[in-house]
Amino acid sequence: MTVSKTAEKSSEKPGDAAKGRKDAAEAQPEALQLGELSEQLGYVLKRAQLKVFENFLRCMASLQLTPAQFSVLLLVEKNPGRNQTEIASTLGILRPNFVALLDNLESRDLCARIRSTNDRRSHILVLTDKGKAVLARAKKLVATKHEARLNELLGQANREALLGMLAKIANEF
Amino acid sequence: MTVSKTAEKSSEKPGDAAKGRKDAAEAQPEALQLGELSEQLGYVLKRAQLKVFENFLRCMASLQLTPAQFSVLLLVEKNPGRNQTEIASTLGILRPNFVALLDNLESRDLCARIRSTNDRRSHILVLTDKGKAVLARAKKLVATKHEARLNELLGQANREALLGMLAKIANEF
DNA sequence: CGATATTTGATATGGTCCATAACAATTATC
DNA sequence: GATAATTGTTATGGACCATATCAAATATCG
Repeated sequence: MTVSKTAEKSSEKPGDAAKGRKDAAEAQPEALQLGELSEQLGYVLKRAQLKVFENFLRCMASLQLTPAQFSVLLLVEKNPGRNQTEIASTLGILRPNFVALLDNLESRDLCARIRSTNDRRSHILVLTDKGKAVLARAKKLVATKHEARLNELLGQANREALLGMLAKIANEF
Repeated sequence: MTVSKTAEKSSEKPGDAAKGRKDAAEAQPEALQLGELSEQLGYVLKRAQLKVFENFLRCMASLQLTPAQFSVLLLVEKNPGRNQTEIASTLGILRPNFVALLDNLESRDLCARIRSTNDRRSHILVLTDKGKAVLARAKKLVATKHEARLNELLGQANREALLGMLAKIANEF
């Protein structure tokens, strides 16, 4: 539902913050009414998702990992010995689009493609030592900076309830 | 976090559904372990968002309205007399990208740009009669087919709690 | 066995959405 | 009245998503 990632660069310059205010009984043109929009699940869901991704990227800035890259590393670690098709399809990534993603991770020596001896068509995916180390650091960053922020905002119980409902939507809707 | 919109076209042809099963104590290669991925808010959030948008589009197929277009119509209806910049920025749409979106709605006679007499640079946005009628029908479809499905899945109370938490994330994260 | 179909990774390509720079017309500022 | 700022717009590039197609390898079946 709309909702871009742009920062709202306020046109207020630091010096003259009082310029926008009106003198007396004038119409104040600011602040549109969202109305029913704020009750639309899709709208709120998308805005929340953008904020979460944005924060994720900030937390991962030092490691230069996108959400997609992080999810690939996590899945390869948990499922060693799987090929590209299996990893990609589990994440909902189409095989053609997975190639460039892997090229990137492999060029940074975070994971490797290994020709399978059973089926010489497929590439078995594994994390390199550096990949494992980076993933470990990434997990710590996510836990301490990203998810911790959510617990602080929602509380542990609410955060788990939120996750459960979202999973239900993702799986049963 | 990854997660495309593709259908999981199961490679099982209707006739031979038993082909994937193993005979006895062989390794069953199906079903990867999601592991910590299912605890990552960003991952679940994105998957849920895609499902919700997908369902929204199905519900709106007869009216040919995307989530973004619907949100514009809603906002213009609630805030008549605003210009493009105001409507776009409230929705998080950048002005350049808003032009084509409006061109589309205007070409379908759902909304209209009117040169403001106060400031002849800006275009005041209003819904046409057809636009109001279409929006009314869209609201009904969303309420009866889209949001109703969610209430059925989560229950009224949970759905409201979900919306509240998402709004909190969207605004305070 | 051998012809045909299927699978895997890959390339090419097009679409959509998002973001920035730049421009003409108009208005605000000083 | 000169300069700066704003509005809508165009052009353009990037990121992501989706489909068709291909060569190599494998599976299937006559």
